[in-house]
Amino acid sequence: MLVPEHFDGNRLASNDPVGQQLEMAPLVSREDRLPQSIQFICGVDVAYDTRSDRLFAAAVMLCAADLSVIETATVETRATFPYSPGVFSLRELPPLVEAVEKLNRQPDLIVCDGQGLAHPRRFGLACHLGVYLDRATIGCAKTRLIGEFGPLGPRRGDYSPLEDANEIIGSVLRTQDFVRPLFVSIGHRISLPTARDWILRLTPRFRLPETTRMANHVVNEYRRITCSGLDSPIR
DNA sequence: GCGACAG
DNA sequence: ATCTTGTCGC
Repeated sequence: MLVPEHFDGNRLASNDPVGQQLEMAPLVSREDRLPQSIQFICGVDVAYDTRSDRLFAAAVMLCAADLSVIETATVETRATFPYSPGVFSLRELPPLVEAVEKLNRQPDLIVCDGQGLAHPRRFGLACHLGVYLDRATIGCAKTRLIGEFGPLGPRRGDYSPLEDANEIIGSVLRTQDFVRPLFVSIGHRISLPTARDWILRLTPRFRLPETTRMANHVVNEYRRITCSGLDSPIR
């Protein structure tokens, strides 16, 4: 499991993923500690190859002002863990870190395709990536992992608190009128209201943030080109 | 034991 | 996540 460089002793006492998540969870900052002026926002996504364990990741940099794509980075690795809810970052974190570090510029904010604090141990993919890179991150998932929520209004901007164990762990946010809501939560160095604001700014027209839409497009295109051919170059 | 379960 | 066939609408 990837441990942040600035972690005390740079090592974890636990050897299992769950124990390590519990150890790193306290490192998450739930306050706004992001740059005064946000210029570059990064979106990340991963795609898989059905016939092998090949895995593809992409990091796409958008200009915060007009949401245009200004840079992309891709990476191919191999899946080393099967998908398992709760320890998802074990699978996608390594390639995502690689992709983000390939970018020429450092993003002011990273939007993840998965949960942040809205996680059994309050340490979803967005928290892990944020703490590891020591960068502001938002968890923005399409479906729920844990937590309960009441009904929310039908219009864009309407939201309802996502709660678990008497704690608000995120927001169920409607990003377009009459469309299924998204599950927004703190990743790192950002408050929940600010996270919601950014997700709304990133969804001027579609349900999903432009960051994830673009990252999704880039990574799928990358996989298509890489895997084109009757037989994969790699078994 | 049974159902839930980010991507 | 990925696959798949068809359908609706701009």
